Amino acid sequence: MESEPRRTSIRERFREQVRDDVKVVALEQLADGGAESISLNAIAKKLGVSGPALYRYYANRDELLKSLVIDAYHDLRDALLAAPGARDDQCEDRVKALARAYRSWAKDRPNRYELLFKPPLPGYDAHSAEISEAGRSVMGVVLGVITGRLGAESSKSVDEKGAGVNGVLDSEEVLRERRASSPEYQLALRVWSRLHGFVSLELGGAYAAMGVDADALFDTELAVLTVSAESLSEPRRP
Amino acid sequence: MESEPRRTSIRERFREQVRDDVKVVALEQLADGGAESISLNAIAKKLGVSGPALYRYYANRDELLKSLVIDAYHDLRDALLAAPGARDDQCEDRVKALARAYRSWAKDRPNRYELLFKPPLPGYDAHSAEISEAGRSVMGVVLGVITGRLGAESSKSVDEKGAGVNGVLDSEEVLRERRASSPEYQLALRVWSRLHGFVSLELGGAYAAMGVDADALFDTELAVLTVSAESLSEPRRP
DNA sequence: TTGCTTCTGTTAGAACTTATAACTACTCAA
DNA sequence: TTGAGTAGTTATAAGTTCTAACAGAAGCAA
Repeated sequence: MESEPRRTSIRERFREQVRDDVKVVALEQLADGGAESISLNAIAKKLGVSGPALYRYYANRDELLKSLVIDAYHDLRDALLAAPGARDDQCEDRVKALARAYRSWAKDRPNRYELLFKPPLPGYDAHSAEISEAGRSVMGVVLGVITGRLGAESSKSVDEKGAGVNGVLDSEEVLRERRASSPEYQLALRVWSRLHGFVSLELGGAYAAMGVDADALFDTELAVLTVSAESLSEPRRP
Repeated sequence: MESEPRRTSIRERFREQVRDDVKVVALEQLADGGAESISLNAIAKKLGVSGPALYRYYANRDELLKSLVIDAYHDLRDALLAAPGARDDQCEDRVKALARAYRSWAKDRPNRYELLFKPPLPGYDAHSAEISEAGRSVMGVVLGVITGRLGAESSKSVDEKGAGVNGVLDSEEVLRERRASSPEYQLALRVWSRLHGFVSLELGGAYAAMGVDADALFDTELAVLTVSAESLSEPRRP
């Protein structure tokens, strides 16, 4: 958090502190009650200040939510980066590691995960440049895992490496050089969409409601995920 | 809507009428503004009654939302049933038809689709028996399409056939006889989860934000969907 | 140190929301 | 015709977000 050489003024540091405090309480409310139950008023009360004080730190509720979404994206990205096996030699193993990490992250913080994909929430525009950027940084990691260009060193938070705003190392670079039309990019998107589909249904309780063993189902989907991934990235079969 | 032999009292029919009126206005609000902007107060105003009057018809806001969710599930189910090609001979064609119908339904009413999978919404329990039931009726159709047991006659709304509460014909029957552990069932779930993943990301604007051609991506995913579907339902390959 | 400026937090209040309570008036059925 | 149940009304409570106006402290510069 304090990688900067203390260039910030004492007031700015205080501001950041309070902004973080607000987010901490907001995450608590998010954890038990979902995004709807995040209330600036209640946060203020819990922080010991009264109501409108928080509007000095967040323009409105949506800005706070946006901030939470971006943080969550970055957190997810870091979790994927740190997945054991994300830098394996075998592509299949890398993808499996990614998938497991993705699912685990979501299951451990369901409300936070839902926050990410419930986007067109109240009024805040999901197409905010910052949110898109954060989303793309996750995509960068997915892409990096698939192409095996993650860079074996960094298995920790990207922020700690001081690698730019959301510099995802090689993968970010890949994002630029190979454009959206590249096969790897499309494959990454499809992997992501499948993972999201599975996890989303699981969190929504669909599997539970139908008496299905989600773990077993996930294993099956994992197998197909990697199979089709390989068959598509290296089209061997007729 | 009036398949019953007019056994209902005039008052009950009036009640149903008002409940429907409320839902109609609610759907309008849902269409422009999302689920958050559904307000009992505003609905009442638009209907010319004042505020608390609606509480005679819906216990609370969540009950209205629950009702909308169930309707949406049934609507989606009917759309899938009516998909041109859902009763084709080729399994691959059936699944493709299903997938296209699914995506179309969602894209035509994004907010309504999101309502379905935003489940753990405010306070209403997504695991309400009725909602689970409605969700399962969609699964029934997916399963029916995959197994080719839809019954060639009924391409129209299930309700119009008077086939029980959400009687999905053969597929509902299949749901009972072959349990959740059957390969077809798991395959149906995986197909559904992939469709949901794709559509969800698309509606969320992820593809647009990354400058990806969603149509092309969908076509690719469609191909893999059916390929892996076949390879799994009939494990031919070593 | 003095003084100015900027920032932070306060209270008051507007405009909403969901939801309940109490009361009136109507309709339906015996 | 009488009586029950229903439908609507207003008033009200307890929330929410967010603005406005103001008080006071903190930082900064001369």
